[in-house]
Amino acid sequence: MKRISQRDIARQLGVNVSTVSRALRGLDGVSAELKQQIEQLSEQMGYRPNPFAVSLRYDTTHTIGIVVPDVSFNHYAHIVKRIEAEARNAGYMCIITDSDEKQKNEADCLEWLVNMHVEGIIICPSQETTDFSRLQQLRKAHFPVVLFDRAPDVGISSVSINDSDSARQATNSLIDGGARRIAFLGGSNQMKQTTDRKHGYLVALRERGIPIRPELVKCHSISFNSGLSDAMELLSLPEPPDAILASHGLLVNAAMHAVTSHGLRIPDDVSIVGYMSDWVSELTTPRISFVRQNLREIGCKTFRLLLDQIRGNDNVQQVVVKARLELRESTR
Amino acid sequence: MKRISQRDIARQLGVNVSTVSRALRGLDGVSAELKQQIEQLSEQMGYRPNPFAVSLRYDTTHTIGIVVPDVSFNHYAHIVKRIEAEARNAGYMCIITDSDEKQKNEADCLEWLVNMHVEGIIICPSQETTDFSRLQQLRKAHFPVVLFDRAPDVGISSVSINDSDSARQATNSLIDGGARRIAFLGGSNQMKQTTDRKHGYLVALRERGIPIRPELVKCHSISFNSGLSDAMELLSLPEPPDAILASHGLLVNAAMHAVTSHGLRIPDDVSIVGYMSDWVSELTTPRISFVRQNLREIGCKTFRLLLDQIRGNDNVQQVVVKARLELRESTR
DNA sequence: TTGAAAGCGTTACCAT
DNA sequence: ATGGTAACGCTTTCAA
Repeated sequence: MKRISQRDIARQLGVNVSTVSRALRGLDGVSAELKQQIEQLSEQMGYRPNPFAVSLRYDTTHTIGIVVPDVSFNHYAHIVKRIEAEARNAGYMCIITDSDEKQKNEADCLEWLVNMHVEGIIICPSQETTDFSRLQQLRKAHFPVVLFDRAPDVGISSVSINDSDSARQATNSLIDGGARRIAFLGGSNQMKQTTDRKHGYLVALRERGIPIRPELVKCHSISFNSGLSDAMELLSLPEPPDAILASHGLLVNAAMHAVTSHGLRIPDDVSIVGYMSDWVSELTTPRISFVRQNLREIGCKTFRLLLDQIRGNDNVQQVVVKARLELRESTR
Repeated sequence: MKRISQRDIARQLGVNVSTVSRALRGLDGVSAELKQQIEQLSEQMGYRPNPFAVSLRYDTTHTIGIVVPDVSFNHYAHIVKRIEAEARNAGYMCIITDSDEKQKNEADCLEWLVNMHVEGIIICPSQETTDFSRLQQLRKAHFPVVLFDRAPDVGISSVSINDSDSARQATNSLIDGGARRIAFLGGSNQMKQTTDRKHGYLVALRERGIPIRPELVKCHSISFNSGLSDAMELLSLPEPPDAILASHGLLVNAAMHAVTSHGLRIPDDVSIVGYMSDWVSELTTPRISFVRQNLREIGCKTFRLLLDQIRGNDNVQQVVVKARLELRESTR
């Protein structure tokens, strides 16, 4: 797998590498005739510029790094796909890494990407992450970083949805359907996303004069098993909930599973609404009412924000993509 | 974002770069004292080796490329996640690209990866792809390439499942459940995966003495819409099928949708079985009987095969990961 | 119009 | 034990 370099072409033609370099990039200072010869031979020999040599020369890699908590989770897979498409369109390559929701992995990914001299990093922090100092340090050194999906207030540009408001809408719709004992199933309280969504939930309860019951709020970890045990506990309470708001796709699945395995019906006994992918909602019976997030838009805006920073705009911007409730059959 | 090089360290300490280089890599030829000084200063200044310089020097990048038809599709997302984990474990970085099931995109991805000097490529061809000459050409030049999931016979190592046999099992189970007019819903006939699965289906019918009805076989394209219109046509036949075998997750979804929108029940009127993710099957009502594929194993073995090639083993190996039918409630 | 040489950051080899 | 230098592939600047 011998690679052809400009030198090979130059040798073949008995000219200097610098001449070849100029010819191949269409700079002037090369006779039309020689230029043509060089182009033809380059084509014929299958010359490809060595991007590492170019990067070394310019200290520019045309590569960005992405860190997600779980590429195999739909939500992220769709966003990543969109980012990748946008990036490619802008001439950037993506290096995608997966933290598996672990803070330590995330730190490793981050260092790896920085070492790889990516020109910027797009990251959705793991659910364990509480320390953002490395990201802040990078930003301080004008290294481009954009957060998405989970966006704590750490002075870094981000793209997220209207977490609080969408949760408020969802809760209101449960109340409208007659629910009075509404449970909230969320991830860790360290995550601003969790507290924001919970905030919206609490606001709705307060606005509608529904008493807040601490035992109906379960915020532990984002995983099917954790969600399942929490949901099981909820349904085993002396006064079980008549509705559940779940703040993550896995928790929605867990809630459904718990409800049906308790022999209860959705929505007759327990309504369910949650944050999940549209097409997954389409598959369930009954279809779950959900907060629809525009993943294309999130991916697109996230990349745009990063590109902006790469091009020198250092302003911190918090972009909010509006998500809205879509009612299906899992609520009354 | 000034990057620290060995030269900076050398200057600071009044020594030569080559000494710094040796010290940092723990080679001998450096006094313990100086070594210690260099390490400390390097740490303090935040030195990171420039991978592009290293790559340029060695023509080795410790990077592999992955091309998938659709990262946002579960099946691929899970395999990619596994490949990424294996690769990281072996010190390799992944560049993941998405062909969006388009042959042209795929060719672009491929060239991009080759230009990036990845050390090997893992690829699942798009459903449009019929021309494998570029891959064969790369292999002839001893460039490592491994196919997965869709593995045509083109003399390139691959990892796939027992397509024909699993389809045979699935068909047999439908017959066991009393189905006699079994439809096959597949992707394009250009894909060996399609023809293999169809072959298994036909074998089962023949073995059990069930007449083969050409009008019950629909092999067009892998997409929800195409599957939906095919399934609709099937159900509108004078003698509609009493069972459907779908060869892709999207086609399973399409089949379900078509059946319910025809006011028919699963499995009472039409049984459904297909190739899909376990957890998606878990969500549907009734849960769809499916061919379980071990995605972790597929990812893992695929990377191993590539690593083998990178290390110089040029033998063509066709690895088959056994998939087996799991019965749920969508079949009788 | 073309050539020669320096430089990007690193490593390897040969001197000292 | 340490220094000097060439080389990887490419671009740029200056000289011819």
